[in-house]
Amino acid sequence: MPELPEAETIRRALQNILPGRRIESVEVFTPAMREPLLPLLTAELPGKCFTAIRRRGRYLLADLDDGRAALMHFGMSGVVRVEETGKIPRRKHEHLFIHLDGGLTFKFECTRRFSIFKLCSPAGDEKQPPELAQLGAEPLSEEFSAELLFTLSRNRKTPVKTFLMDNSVVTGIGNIYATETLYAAQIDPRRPAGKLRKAECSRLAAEAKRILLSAIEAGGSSISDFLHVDGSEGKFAQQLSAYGKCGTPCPRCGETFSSVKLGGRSSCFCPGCQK
DNA sequence: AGAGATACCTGGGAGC
DNA sequence: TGCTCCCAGGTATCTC
Repeated sequence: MPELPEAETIRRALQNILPGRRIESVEVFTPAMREPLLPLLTAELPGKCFTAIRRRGRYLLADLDDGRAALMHFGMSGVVRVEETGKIPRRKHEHLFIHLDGGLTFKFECTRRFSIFKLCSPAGDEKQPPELAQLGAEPLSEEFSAELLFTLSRNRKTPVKTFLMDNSVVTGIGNIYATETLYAAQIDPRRPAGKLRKAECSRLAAEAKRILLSAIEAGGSSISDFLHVDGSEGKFAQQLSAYGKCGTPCPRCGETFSSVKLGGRSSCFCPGCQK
């Protein structure tokens, strides 16, 4: 499922394909998405050229040569494909086709319809799309640091896992990477964020960066398949240490992983070595 | 204002 | 086998 590393993987793949390509036509199959896929797309996109693909958190921005950009979010089941036009019939949950010059079609799929695809204001305009304006630090940037975590967490009673998943603090860390980061940093996900010590914030920031980077590396392995069938299967799933391991023994201390619900999301952790 | 709950959506799995 | 129920996920929006 598309987390930040998958979004980055998709960005890199699209960056190799889309810039310089002209949009010939657009087909919208499912107008009623989380945000409607407006007829605007079919009216406005043809004739435009993609110039660059940027990422902010889990959002991708595909810049167009008229100054606007297509904003994409993959929700939890979004998949993007670029395939030869007309070669493969539309799959059940493909909601949008963008036909490009050179005989390629960009296809946007989302089983659970949590994804977003829409036109937004000019690239580089200070008036960012509202979705991006409130996002917190980019986890792989220098801004995301022990100091930032320590400062923003003071007086917060919310569990540290919920705090890490708060998009206004740091963007792009979902349930999987919050779970893995807390396990690697040996911190109990239930701890109030405000009680974290500086050294613990330091471990959190460092482990989050390390895990995201190695996931991007693993997700990169699916880039080669990107043009063919399905780019959604990165290899990072095989490297997960804690996520989904409830009931199995902890490889670090032997205690059994247990599960707790935090912020409405189930959370797996080791009560033996996460303190 | 902060924190928790809920709605959105679909497919897969469990239980009967 | 077929039905119902629950769960997964990110984000916006609500209620307390």
